[in-house]
Amino acid sequence: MANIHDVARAAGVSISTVSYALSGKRSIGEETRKRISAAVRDLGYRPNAGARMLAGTKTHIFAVTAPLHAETYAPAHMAFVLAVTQAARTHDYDVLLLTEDEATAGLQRVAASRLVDGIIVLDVARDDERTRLLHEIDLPSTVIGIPDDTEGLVCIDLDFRRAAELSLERLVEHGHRSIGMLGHPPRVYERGSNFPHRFRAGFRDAADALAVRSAVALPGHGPAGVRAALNELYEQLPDMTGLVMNCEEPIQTSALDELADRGIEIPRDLSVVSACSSFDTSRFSPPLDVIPLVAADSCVRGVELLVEQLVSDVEPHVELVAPQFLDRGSIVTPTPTSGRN
Amino acid sequence: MANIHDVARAAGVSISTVSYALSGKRSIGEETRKRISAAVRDLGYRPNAGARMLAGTKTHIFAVTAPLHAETYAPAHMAFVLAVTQAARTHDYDVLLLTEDEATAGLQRVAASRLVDGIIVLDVARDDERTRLLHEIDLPSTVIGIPDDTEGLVCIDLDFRRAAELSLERLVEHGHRSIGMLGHPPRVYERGSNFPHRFRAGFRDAADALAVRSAVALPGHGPAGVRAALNELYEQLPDMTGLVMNCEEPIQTSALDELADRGIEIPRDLSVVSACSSFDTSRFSPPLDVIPLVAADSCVRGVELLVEQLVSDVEPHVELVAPQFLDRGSIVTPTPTSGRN
DNA sequence: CTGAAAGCGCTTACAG
DNA sequence: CTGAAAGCGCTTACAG
Repeated sequence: MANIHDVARAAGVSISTVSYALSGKRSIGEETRKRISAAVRDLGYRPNAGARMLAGTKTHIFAVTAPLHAETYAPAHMAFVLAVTQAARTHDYDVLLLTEDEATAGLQRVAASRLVDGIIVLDVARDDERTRLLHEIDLPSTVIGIPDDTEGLVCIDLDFRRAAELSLERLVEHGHRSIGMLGHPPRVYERGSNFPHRFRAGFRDAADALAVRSAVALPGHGPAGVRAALNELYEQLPDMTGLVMNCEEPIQTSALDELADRGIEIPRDLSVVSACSSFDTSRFSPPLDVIPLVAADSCVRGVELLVEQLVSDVEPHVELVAPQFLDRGSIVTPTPTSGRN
Repeated sequence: MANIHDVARAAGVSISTVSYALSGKRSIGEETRKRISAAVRDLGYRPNAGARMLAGTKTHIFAVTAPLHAETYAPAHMAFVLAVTQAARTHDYDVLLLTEDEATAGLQRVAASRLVDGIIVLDVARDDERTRLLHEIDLPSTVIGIPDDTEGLVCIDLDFRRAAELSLERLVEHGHRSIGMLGHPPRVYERGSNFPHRFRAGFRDAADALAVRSAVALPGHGPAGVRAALNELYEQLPDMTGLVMNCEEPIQTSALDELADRGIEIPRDLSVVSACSSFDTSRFSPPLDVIPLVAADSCVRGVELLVEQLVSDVEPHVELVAPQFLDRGSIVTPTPTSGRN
């Protein structure tokens, strides 16, 4: 494997010139630069990662701490891991994966051994021991998601509260006054995930502010659990004409099946919004209006915020990504016959 | 951050003694070892990762190349990434994640820069450019999954062919002579995933060898696609009394729903096996006999094979993990009324 | 059982 | 615009 001396020899320059030519940290003569490029290409030279870490100030590796536990919804989670990894690559960073079984120990290990330049925290809980550890660790970090206590942290996420509000606004604009919310299974709220709480709180607050009748139901396990939750909504809101779903794909699919079975037609009898969904709702039947949860949005910016911390001070703060509403025709103005269950 | 000199000074020894004490590569006096341990603990010392890579022969990092593309079934895939990461940690290895958009370029990059000591290939296709690249790269590697051409590779995976055979054997032992297989959607076979082909081929060969009537149907999209596939099976095998499902959870769930809708009771009217499933079939109604696909099995051994290559020559070979059959009561002896559709 | 020292392959002041 | 050299923090023969 060629090293920097081989390149320098082949190009007829010193190793420092090779190093500067590759890093671009000082200007190099046109002729010289060409010879170096040619030598690098011919020899297939890549700087040795260990030497680069040791001599330089950067390792060019970020740690991504992701629980990946059984409770997480895999497709959404994988999208975030993927988005972070791809975003990091655009900054010439590789990603080291730290899993739950080693969450805090792993962070301490990679920090103390200077293996990584920064940390991305994924799937943060409302009260998360990893965020506590970040204060003690001498490394920049970005949290994707908003824990309850954000002091001293750089956090970014979709604005779930605003997404709930936006969903309701759209329904209210069309004249809906009785609106239900189908949420995640109860255990999702219990285990302390941050975003379902934020969405639900946003829904309740917006319903109050908009003075609409509202109810929230959380589905139990399987299609039967979804059916029970829909029953609950129609019980509490016999005149329900609008439904906001903030839950994973299998539950939304079950809900649509169940509504169809009951002869409730969307949007004629019920206007529906799929909120903060990381999957494609355009292939549902019918296609649903959606506020998409785009992993890349938060992750690209999150990685950017991490890279910024490497070169300058970034004040701890929370950044919220504005939700976008995609109209697919699943909201209409309710008619006198709407809402019959 | 404390370095090895700080530890040596605190313990009153030379840095080489500290290094040897930590690596265990030569014996250290009882007294000395204690003083060094104490100093390490007091100072919170961790060897600098870059220095360790540069001076030593190992980086203590493995690359995991995982497509993570839209077509992969996320829950199963995530389980494998997690299992590899955890297995690597037991050997004091961290895992660097390489994604599809950079599959071969990433492998070349980490190999040439000596960032990693070895490579784990996940979700290998029958014809995969990554396996071709492995031959050119001067790094040990293990492939989880069996591509068509395994020459020069160390591969490990569940024995999908044997799993298909075992499923049929169980059904045949109970007296079934007309057995259908519900597979993955056609695009899964088309895109070249390795294991669905192996299972289907195993199913066909075993059906021939056991001289049972058999048919294979692949579901289209959604519940309607599953329904059509079941129709196809009952058309080709009007007397079908046994069903082997080798597909992901949503499809199996749909199939069970559809069978229930038709009044086909399991196992009374149809004996069912869920084969090579990475999800829990004990919560299905009814619970299904299953040959589980356990990510940890292949990954623990796969990482072990990679670690072995670091210290000695390992001949290229294919290792197959023997499938286990879990009986949950979804296979019974067919009665004269069984199989009525 | 332990130490002094070379060397891994870079980056980056320092110097011109 | 370019070069000579120190130094990053380890590991590992070499020596005793």
